[in-house]
Amino acid sequence: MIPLKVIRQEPDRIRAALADKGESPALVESILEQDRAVRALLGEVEGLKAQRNTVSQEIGRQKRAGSDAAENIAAMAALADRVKALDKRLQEQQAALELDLLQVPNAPHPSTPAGSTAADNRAVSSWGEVTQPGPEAKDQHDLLVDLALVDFAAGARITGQGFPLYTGRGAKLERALLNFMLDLQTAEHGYLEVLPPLLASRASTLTTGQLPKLEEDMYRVGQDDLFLIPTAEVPLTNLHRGQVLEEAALPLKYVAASACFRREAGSYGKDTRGLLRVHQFNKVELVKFVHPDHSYDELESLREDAETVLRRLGLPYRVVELCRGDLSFAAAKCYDLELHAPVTGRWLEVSSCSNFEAFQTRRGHIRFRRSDTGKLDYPHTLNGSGVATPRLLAALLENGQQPDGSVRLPAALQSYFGAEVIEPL
RNA sequence: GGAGAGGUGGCUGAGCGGCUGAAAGCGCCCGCCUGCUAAGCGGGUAUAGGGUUUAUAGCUCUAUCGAGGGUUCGAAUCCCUCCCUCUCCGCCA
Repeated sequence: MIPLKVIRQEPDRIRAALADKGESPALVESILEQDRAVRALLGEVEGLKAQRNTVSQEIGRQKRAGSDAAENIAAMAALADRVKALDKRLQEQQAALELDLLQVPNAPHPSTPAGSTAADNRAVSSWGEVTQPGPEAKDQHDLLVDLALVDFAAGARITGQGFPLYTGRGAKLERALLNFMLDLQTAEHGYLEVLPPLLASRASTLTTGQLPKLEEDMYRVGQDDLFLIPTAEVPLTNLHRGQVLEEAALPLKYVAASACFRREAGSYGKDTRGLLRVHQFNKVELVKFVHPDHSYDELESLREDAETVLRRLGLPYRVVELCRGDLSFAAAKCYDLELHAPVTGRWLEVSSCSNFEAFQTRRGHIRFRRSDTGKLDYPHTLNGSGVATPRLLAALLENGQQPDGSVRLPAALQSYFGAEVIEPL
C-alpha cells in the first residue's frame, strides 16, 4: 500500500506509477478528493469530541464535589447525537478512501525498464548451452505421456483440465525435485523450512496484494471465505502479519514447498498442452523479510539463490528484468528466470524474484524498530520461486532426452531419484 | 460440535464506570557511580491520524486496552455479536 502522505506529497509520481502499470492515473484525483472530505469531517468531529471530553471531566468533578451537573449532562446528551451522526459519515468516507488506496499498485523502482508488455523486458544474463533438438525429439507433453510420468486424462477425470496426476516415476521425480530444492535452500542458503497452510484468509491475501484486484484468479472456499493459496508467498509473508520484528533478526528467510492453485481465469486455451499452464502445481518458494536499507542487495542474493537451482541441474536459462508494465501489482522490481525448452522452442518462466519494498508489510502491519532512530519502520519483503516444478520438469525432460527415447537426469538429482536415467517403457 | 477460561503497550502483567494512554516488572535509551565486567542509582521510553510549523522537531487535539455494535454526559472497565487462544468432552486423519 502506498501511504496517503506520499500520494498527497508526490501525486505526480504516483500518477506516473499508475500509468506505468497500465492503470488510470485518475485514481489519484479520486483519492485526493476523498482525503479532503475525510479531513474536513475529521476537523469537525474531533472538535466536538474535544468539547465532550472536557465537559465530561467537568461533570466527573462536579459529581465528586456533590454539586449539580444536570445542565452539563443535558448539553452533552445533545452533543452526543451530533457526534454519532458525524462519526458515521466519517467512517463511510474513510472506508471509501481506504478502498481506493488498496487499488493503488506499488510504484516501479527507478531502475526498472520502461515499457508495457513482455516485449519490453530487459535481458539481464543467460547461462548454459542452448541445444538443438534432433529430428526425433519429443516435446514435454509427449515425453510425459510416453514415459508415463503424468496421466493428464486421470487428473481431468478426478477434477478437470489442468489438474495433472503424477504417476510412478513421475511422482517420484516430482518428489525428488522438491527435496533437492528444499535441501539446497535450507542447507546452503540458510532458509528456514516451513510447511504452511494451503488455505489463506481474506486478510492474508489482502496483505500480499492478491486482493482486492485478483480475487477472480484464486479458488475460493465460500463456506469459510478462505482462498486456496496461489503461491506459498501468501502464508510465508503473513507468518509475521501484525508483528513487530527484531531488527537484529533481519533478514528472516523462509522456504516452503507447497501446492499452488490458480484459476488462470482469462487464459483458457493458452498453453494447454502438457505442463506449461496448469491449475494446480508444486513450487518451492523463498520469502525474505529484510532491512529496508539493503533490500536491493537482498534481491540480487535471492535471485542468486534461485539461479543456483537451475545451475545445479545444468539447465540453460536466461534472466530478464520485467519492464514497468509487466510488473505485478505489488512489485517494485522483478527478475524472471526462464528455462530453455528446445523442442517446445520457448523460454519457460519458472521463477519470479521480486522486491515489494514496504508495500506488503504496510498492508500487513509488519514492522520492526530501527536502532538508529528508535522508531518503528517497515521491513521490505522479497520473494522468489526456487522454483516451480511443472515447467522445470518440462525443460528437464526436453533437455535430457536421448536418441533412444530415454531421459538422462542431472547428477544433482540422481541420488534423490535413485537412478541416472528414465528408461523408455 | 458441547462446556469453561482468557485476549491490555516490544514482552510479562495490574486495572473492572470519571483522578488510566493505562500500575508494576522486563527490555531498550540517556546520565551517575564502581579498576573492567556484573550489580546499583536517577531520568526517559506506545502507535496512528488531524491542526500548527520550513520541519519526519516541538506544541496541541482526536483515536486506539482482539474486532464490530450498544448503554452512558463519560467505557479498558457494563451489555450484545463475531474472531482468536487455552483447558476439558465429543468426533475424526
